[in-house]
Amino acid sequence: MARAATTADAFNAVAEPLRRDILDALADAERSVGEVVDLLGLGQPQASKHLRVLREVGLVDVRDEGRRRLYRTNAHALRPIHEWVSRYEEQWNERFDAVDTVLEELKESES
Amino acid sequence: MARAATTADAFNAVAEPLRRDILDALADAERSVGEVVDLLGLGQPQASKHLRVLREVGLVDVRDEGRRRLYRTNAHALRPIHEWVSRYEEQWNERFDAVDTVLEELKESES
DNA sequence: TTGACACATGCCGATATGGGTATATATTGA
DNA sequence: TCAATATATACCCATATCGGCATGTGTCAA
Repeated sequence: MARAATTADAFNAVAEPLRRDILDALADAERSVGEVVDLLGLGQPQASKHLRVLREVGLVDVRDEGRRRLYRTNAHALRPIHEWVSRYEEQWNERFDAVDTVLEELKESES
Repeated sequence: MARAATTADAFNAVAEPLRRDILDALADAERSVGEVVDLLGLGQPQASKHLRVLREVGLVDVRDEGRRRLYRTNAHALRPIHEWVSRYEEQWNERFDAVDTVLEELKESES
């Protein structure tokens, strides 16, 4: 059998560091491909391809403006990730970190 | 140049659906490899390999008990993901969803 | 219409991936 | 010591991935 498709969902799209950088760059403002290229120092096809993946997963929206194409992050598509990860959140919260701290201090005072 | 290493961080480890399932299975209780195999219906080597990836990224802790090996989810390693995703959280919150709703209704009433 | 720009795609090479089968390694019990 | 059990590894296959180069496609301006 073969490898599982990996560019199919938000989890995979976001697994690539460059794509996270791109999302960060498009989070606050609409930008053209060229701007992304300059901003992150990528090759133009490289940028286009990553943007394609992000688009297919719904992580970015596109808008045509003349011969430029303006991309913008669509955070909604990150929700599934947030929801999945949040289920584990209580395991590292302040409450629990506080316990950790106490344990650390105990360990300290023992030595 | 080559493909980027993908089993190197939590983002990538978690990109594989089966590994999320494994983490979910190990979140509430320590389990042996065999139990994971039975629980998720995996091949034994398959399970061992995914557990290896999770271990290398720190997403699971291991403990030897006789000839069995007990794994358990370590949610702390999910923190980087949570932190990154959370920066986008406000963009899908109720407040904003409310705005979306209004816009939707406007669009509706136009047609 | 033609040329310049902005972007998307096709193709290739090197490599990493996930699954399967077979085998090594370690621990327990007889 | 030897068989059985529990995991981990090695190896192979089919395929997906990322990056780079070359080229297609669409848009503007003269």
